Amino acid sequence: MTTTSSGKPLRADALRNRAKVLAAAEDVFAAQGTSASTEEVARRAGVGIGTVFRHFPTKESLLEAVLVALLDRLAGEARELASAADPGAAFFGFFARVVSQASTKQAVTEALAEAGVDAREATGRTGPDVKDAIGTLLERAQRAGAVRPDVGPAEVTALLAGISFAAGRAGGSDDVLRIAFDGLRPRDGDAGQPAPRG
Amino acid sequence: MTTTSSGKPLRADALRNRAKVLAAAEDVFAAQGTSASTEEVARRAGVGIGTVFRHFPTKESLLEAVLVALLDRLAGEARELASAADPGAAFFGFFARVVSQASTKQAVTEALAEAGVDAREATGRTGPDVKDAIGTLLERAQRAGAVRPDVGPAEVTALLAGISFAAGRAGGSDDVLRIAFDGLRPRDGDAGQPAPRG
DNA sequence: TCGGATACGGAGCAGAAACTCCGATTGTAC
DNA sequence: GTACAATCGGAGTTTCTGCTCCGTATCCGA
Repeated sequence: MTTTSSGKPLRADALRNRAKVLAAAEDVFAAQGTSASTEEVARRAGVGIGTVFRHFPTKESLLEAVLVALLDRLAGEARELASAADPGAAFFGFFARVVSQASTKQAVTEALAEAGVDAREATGRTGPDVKDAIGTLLERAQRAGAVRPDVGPAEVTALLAGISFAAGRAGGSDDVLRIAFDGLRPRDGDAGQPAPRG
Repeated sequence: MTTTSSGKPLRADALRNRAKVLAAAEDVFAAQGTSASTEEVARRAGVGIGTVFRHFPTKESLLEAVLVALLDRLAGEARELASAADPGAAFFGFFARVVSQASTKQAVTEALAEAGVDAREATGRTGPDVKDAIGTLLERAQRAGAVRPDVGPAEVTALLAGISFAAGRAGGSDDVLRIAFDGLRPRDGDAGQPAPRG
């Protein structure tokens, strides 16, 4: 990503501008959704439109870069939490954090939805990355008895996208989140708090 | 809706064309999402663009008419089920049916999302209508002990929109639906089947 | 049947947004 | 410091889409 297609390293200003564009795009798409114009991104980044299109030859490629960055960050958060003391709290905390982000950042929901469209990823590696990180979080929570054993990363990611969508539109995101959490917990006896048993 | 703004009844061909346009719009928006062009709708309906815009002076108004029709139909289904013998099955059946529709019709999700944006409805009556119908369904299921008592129509509608969104993108909609259902059921003892007790 | 009102069709207009092109500018190797 | 290549900026091009306008066709009451 820091070299041109012909292999040469990018010039210093080019590198700087690329970062500015990416950051601006993230802001703009978060605030206005992915239908925001490329010109708006350029304005926010303080560069010309030509510069935006040189770094990202298509609006779609810009969007993809933003989503990849977002998903990478989420994956990072998930990996950090993977070694937490309380696996159940880690899992549900991550879930809640993502949903709360999504309620102000439209792009998060779209990123998750895109990550959910598995198998055929033009994106390449990042879809799986998040799913892997979530998978680890999920597996540990399941081993600790905090999450029902019969769900996989795919379902959790899809649910995450759905609840994020709901949170972004309707007001009572906390209540919806509570329903989802209860649906994710095991059904018998030791349900209430994430407490390992056995 | 069958008269002009000046109160006179519509001419026969006008009435016919209006119906054709509405049906075509439903098809097109369902298949391609709400960003489909008005011209596409006109083509599908077999009329000129001018005709579309005479009946629906704005694309937004056309879209609204489609969503209203969709929501009205859903509300109707919900009302029919309101007198079913098994309130729990009625509620969950309705939920599942809507989600399954949404997986092929993008417009359903958007309609639900719009219905969720409560209080400030330019749409007027239909938002509340569905919510009322869902509310009845919900209340009966709750009284029968099939659904937890601490959720309201607003949360259910939001959840419905979210799960529909997830179903439309990811593949495993059945699993996600199962999680949502379990989250909606009461947590203690007599949870499993919708069996009234007391 | 006939006349006037109503509705139709689609060319054309206006605005927006993605993308291109090239003269001006800036970074960097020597 | 200089020269050349890489990069920048933004006016301009293209394409698309919502919407208007008006000559033509259709309906319907008398």
